[in-house]
Amino acid sequence: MTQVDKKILPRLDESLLMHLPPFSRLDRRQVRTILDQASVRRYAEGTHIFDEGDPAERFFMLLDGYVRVIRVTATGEQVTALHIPAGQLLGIARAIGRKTYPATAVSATESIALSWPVGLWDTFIRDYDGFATETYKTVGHRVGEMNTRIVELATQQVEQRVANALLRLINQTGRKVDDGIEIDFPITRQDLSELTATTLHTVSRLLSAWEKQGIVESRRKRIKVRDPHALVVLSQ
Amino acid sequence: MTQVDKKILPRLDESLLMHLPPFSRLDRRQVRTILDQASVRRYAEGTHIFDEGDPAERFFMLLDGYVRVIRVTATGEQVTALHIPAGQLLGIARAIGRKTYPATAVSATESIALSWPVGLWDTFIRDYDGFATETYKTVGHRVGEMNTRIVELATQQVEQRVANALLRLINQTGRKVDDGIEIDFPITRQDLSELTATTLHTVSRLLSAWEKQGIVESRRKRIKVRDPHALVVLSQ
DNA sequence: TGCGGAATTTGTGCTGGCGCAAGCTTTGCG
DNA sequence: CGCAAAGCTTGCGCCAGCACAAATTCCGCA
Repeated sequence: MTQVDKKILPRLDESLLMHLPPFSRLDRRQVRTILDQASVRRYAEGTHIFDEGDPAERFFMLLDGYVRVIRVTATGEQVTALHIPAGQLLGIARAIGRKTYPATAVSATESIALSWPVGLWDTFIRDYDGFATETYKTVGHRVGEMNTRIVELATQQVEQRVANALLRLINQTGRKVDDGIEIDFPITRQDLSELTATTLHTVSRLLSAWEKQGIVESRRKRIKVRDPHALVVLSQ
Repeated sequence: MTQVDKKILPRLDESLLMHLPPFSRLDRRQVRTILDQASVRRYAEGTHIFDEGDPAERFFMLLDGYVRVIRVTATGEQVTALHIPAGQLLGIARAIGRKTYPATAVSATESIALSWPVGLWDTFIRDYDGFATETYKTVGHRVGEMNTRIVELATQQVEQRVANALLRLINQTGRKVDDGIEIDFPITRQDLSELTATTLHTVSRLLSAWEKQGIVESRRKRIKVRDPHALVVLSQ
């Protein structure tokens, strides 16, 4: 993040988008047009930005915050598919030829996102150089992540999965602090268990054990990794 | 499948492609051009068509047979990601902005595929009406499948997963026979276990039990489902 | 037609991690 | 400032499914 004032006002500046990959090859005038067509919205923590199965009427660019993408099973269990940090596109069902959203997006922190009606999608793809390429890269990256999750779920023990999940979280959304790296948004044991297909009890036990070994440090909804290398070893 | 002679000769006919979704909106002349640029190849059962990590130099259209998409872990275990039936595109790393193949493709039966150098990809997308749309639909469909697999792995018992896997296989690649639906390619207990993240032993036990109940019938490398509804019940 | 390897079946014991339950801590809010 | 709700920890018992092992059947091939 460059130095953008945290208080984002309805008056949008071009610099908001110009440094983000999907828009970085565009000139100021093009970005202006894009911004003029956008809606901005602030989402309180825990807000459903869209739900699985809803008609995909808009697509989004997350400007600030973190979003959790989840699926809910017939029996009500939740499975977290992935976390999306600020600066990424979101709700791009259209990019994969879908008319409805394939999963639910919930803000993990207070978040701010731009959005456009899906009707503009084809225009963006056609008229804006680099938008298509960057979008498909994002899709590819997420496909890769999903693939990795499948392999992990299929072959690894719970302890390794939790270690891997933590490592991925600090890589993607970690914030360097004095004596370690902290996950940059509130995350509960329950959340971690939904991410690793286990129970909050098991996650709690693992974190307690790791805390005793000095590998992590955690408070309510906050996890700090003090020794990432030890986690790498645990994750094999 | 329409009536296409099983013995496919190097002389390619336009009708091979004209009825397949990615090419169905094209005229005869366009399909001719596409065919003239294609290579055909026959793959014996078990052939690696491409491997994970290889530079994505070509993309493929599977004309006959079935292909298994697998990933191999650091410790040598295999996980099957999905099965691709004839008539679908394959190795379309480029569609998701990747320079290398994200997984390994192995022919599950003797197979025949056309392929083109990846340099033609952009041409296809730009010049051929419907190609882009259909391709992204395919990607979307596969993303949906992967999502489903993640949710299944995360929340279901082994028995339910195996039941679901069988149901999916007969839906996608089933062949109606006199007293049931048979999976149209050779599949071992080991294969099924790699698809459901369990061991071949457990799969064997489950199939034996189901056979006693008259739900399935199986011989070596062949599985026939006699009572799909019973499987649906088992899979919840 | 008989051999050898691959695929499959089946038995037995063990254990990782879940279900259940109870109690503790932190935080937000009236 | 105190209470309720949300989040977290911990103990205990149990069982689904794995590991290990061994026998059996199937199939291609010489």
